[in-house]
Amino acid sequence: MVSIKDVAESAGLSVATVSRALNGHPSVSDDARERVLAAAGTLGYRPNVVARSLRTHRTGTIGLVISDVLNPYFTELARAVEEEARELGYSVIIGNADERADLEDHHVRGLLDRRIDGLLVSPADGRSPMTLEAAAGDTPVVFVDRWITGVDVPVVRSDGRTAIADLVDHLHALGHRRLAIITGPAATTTGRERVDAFRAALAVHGLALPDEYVGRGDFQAESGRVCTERFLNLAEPPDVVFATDNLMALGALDEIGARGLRVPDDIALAAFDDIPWFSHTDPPITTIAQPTAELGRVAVRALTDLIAGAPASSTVLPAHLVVRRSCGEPETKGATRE
Amino acid sequence: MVSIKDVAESAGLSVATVSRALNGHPSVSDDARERVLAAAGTLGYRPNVVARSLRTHRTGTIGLVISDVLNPYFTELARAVEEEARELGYSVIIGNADERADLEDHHVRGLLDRRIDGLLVSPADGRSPMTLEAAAGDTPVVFVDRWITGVDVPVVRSDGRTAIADLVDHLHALGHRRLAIITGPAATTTGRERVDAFRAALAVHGLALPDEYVGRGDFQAESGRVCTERFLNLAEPPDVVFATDNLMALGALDEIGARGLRVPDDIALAAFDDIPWFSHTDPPITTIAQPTAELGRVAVRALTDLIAGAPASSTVLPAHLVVRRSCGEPETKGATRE
DNA sequence: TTCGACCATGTAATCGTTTCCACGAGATGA
DNA sequence: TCATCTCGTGGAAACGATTACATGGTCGAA
Repeated sequence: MVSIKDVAESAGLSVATVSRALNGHPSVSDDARERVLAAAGTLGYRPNVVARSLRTHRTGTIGLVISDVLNPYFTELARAVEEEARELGYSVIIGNADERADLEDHHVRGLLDRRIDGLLVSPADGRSPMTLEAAAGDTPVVFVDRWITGVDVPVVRSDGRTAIADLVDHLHALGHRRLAIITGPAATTTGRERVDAFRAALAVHGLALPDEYVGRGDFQAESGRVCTERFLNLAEPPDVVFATDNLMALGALDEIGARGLRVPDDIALAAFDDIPWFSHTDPPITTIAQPTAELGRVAVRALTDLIAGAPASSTVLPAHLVVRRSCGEPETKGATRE
Repeated sequence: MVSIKDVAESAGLSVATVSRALNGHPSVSDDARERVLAAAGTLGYRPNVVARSLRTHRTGTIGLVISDVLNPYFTELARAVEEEARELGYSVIIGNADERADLEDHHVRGLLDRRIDGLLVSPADGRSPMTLEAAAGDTPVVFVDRWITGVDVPVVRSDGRTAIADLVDHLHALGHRRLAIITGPAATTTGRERVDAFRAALAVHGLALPDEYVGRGDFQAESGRVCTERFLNLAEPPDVVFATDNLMALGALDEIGARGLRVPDDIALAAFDDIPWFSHTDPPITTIAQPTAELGRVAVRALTDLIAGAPASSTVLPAHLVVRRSCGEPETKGATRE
């Protein structure tokens, strides 16, 4: 590999001057600059960012630890993060935690060892020691989508409470009374928030949320299937299943299909997170959409502010209900279905 | 940040001994090892991999440049790559090219500057100078999924030719005679291969592939929609549209739905790449499935072999047809539909 | 006892940059 | 004319690790 030293030799200048010329430092003569550029060009010189980072203590890189790359919600988030970061001059290294605390730990540790300038993380729960350490350490950290209660780190997320209330209103208007929910792990903030909001919204309509109508999932498709199986085996199965992420909705759909049941006639289905496929499933799925890309962009800006030394604030963006056909025909509103 | 020097001081030993103790070097006394570990523990020492990489010329990292993170096919690939790499002791840095040659260039350059140990890339076409440079340079490179003709780099990919022939047989048996295809960019090898195989398979049945039945897409949903729109506006629209990736199939579905047409009664649809959602679309989509995860794992092993100095060979894995209902009911095989 | 082998440790060079400081040459101002 | 300032440049010290080489001590064999 050709180093700055080779360029210096070839241009007949010192490495200091070469470095300055390459970095656009003002006090370099035109003549020197030209010779450096020419030499660098012919030698095919490329800076060694490893050496540069060691010297400058900056890597120009931010880490992003997401819960699950296979979840379209997170890939959309990741894409937006990378795009915004690139525009601000940063690279992004993505770590996929696969909803496992040990993997989250692994990636956070790896990213810190790599001396990233800042870290964006969607923490599975509070059980990753490295995430806690990172939050307490001096590397800037911003939580996105999920957070850890009691940890003082800016959070960029969306609030689904209003949208969940809208969803429950919608379901109630369609005549549904037995509403079940498949939640994420209780340890995740999004898992808790969604079930709490759901319960609160039910209460407004004088409905209870019995324990057997609460399925404990893990944001993965299989858990959605298992919970749905349990619901359908109940003496009194629910009218509606609300899956709090798109993968668990997929699992629910699998189980419902496997039993030869139809949505929404036999059982209605609603989900959280909107993805393009939800328009084309059979039937199209009513869901709560988050401003995912915006979330990613705002999170990056919060993080780069923090890196620049500015105080970063938390942001909450609203989610909204997207009505499709999986809970019943919207036009038959008011019809009782008991 | 606490460095190895601080640990040395705290343990009352030299940095050399600390380094050896930390790296499990044999000739370190038990006493010294213990003191080092204790000091490192209480100080919260974490190795600076930037410094280590500079010295050792190894980063323990491989780069992966994929064509599109929003495409479930590539996220599955990325996940498998990361998993296999992690097991072999490597980290992965993912670059998303978004099907754009300039972004591919950007990421390849960034990864090389970062001195990754090896590069896995799914080249959009031959128009990224950096990709060509990387292939010619001394950083080990392996192409995955796509490749660049004439460039001597190991390729790990799947061969869809047989599966495409099976698909055409299936379509022919269902009575379809006017078959259209939405291809990827002609510059991509997968784009070319799929249309060539399709044309060859049609020829076996004595069918031609007229130009107006060839839609030039770009592996993105919108292009699938546009091509489908053009097909449907033809005086004699095709019986079947074969979209050569899952996103273009989504776009096709959008357009078909927007016109109020039904699949497969009004027009049949087949796709390339299988994703979980294809079982749940309306109707479930007949597709060609690649052994995606296996592709990723094999690619990583080929690359690490190359890094280790062993000669790496190319691998071709077979794809296979998955019949669902989007081309007509399989049981009504042989029925003519003219 | 003495010599070589071996073991644990330390010293210092090195990786490729950036950047502080010093220096000489012109330019400027008194 | 001389002091001072600016400008372009080079020398050399960092950054934080690894590792070749040197060193001093212990031990077993002759």
